[in-house]
Amino acid sequence: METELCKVDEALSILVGKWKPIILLHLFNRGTLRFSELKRLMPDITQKMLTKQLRELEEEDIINRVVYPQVPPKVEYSISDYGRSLQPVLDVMHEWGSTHTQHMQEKKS
Amino acid sequence: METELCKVDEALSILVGKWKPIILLHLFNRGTLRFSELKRLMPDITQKMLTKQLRELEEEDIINRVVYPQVPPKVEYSISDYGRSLQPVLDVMHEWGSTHTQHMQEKKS
DNA sequence: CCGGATCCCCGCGGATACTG
DNA sequence: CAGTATCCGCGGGGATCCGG
Repeated sequence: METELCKVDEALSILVGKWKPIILLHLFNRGTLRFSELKRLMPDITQKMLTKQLRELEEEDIINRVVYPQVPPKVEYSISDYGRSLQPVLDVMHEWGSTHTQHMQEKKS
Repeated sequence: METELCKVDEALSILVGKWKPIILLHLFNRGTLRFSELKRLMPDITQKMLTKQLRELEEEDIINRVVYPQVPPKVEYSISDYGRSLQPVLDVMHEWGSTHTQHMQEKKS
């Protein structure tokens, strides 16, 4: 097996998920955010999905989840130190995606 | 809508597909390859899936597909000029994926 | 040699309602 | 406020067989 050297799939396994990139974008931009703040930033996501995507990112050590034991509940999310290593990856993908959008528009004309 | 500026999903839409990264890796490494050669390099993929993934990559202008009208058939695949713009993206993802593999191993210990 | 056509399974993601 | 619990549709991906 030589082709097991393709580690692109490892990166994909972290990033794939309908809302993960946008969640990471918000956390990178704004630092720490509460659950309800994230929800407000993404009106179309359901609570279930937001919870699920956050849990998966937490499981991979990409984000921190801090629960404040109080009433009403308060939970804050932020990019972990390890998660910050994803920054260049997201940057490159975002940049390529932008040019790709252009490429597709030119294709139509 | 400010968050429509997240173009990471555009890149993902091209790369997501169980066999796409590995297919691209082979084509980047070896240049032009026939269908049967790709199949041989990926013993576990079915013909149907190989065909499908290649068609999708072709649809996005990432790869070239050249058919030689002869018997027996001969079809060659290669990275398109536009597809080469993906190189840095794949590089960064591959690199991050490698360190991530390490990260997971340390986690177990 | 290079596919297309069919059938099937499974997990992602959405809708909705309920709780401490 | 920040989640569970349940139900369900859809599409990705595999197995298998057929065709030029």
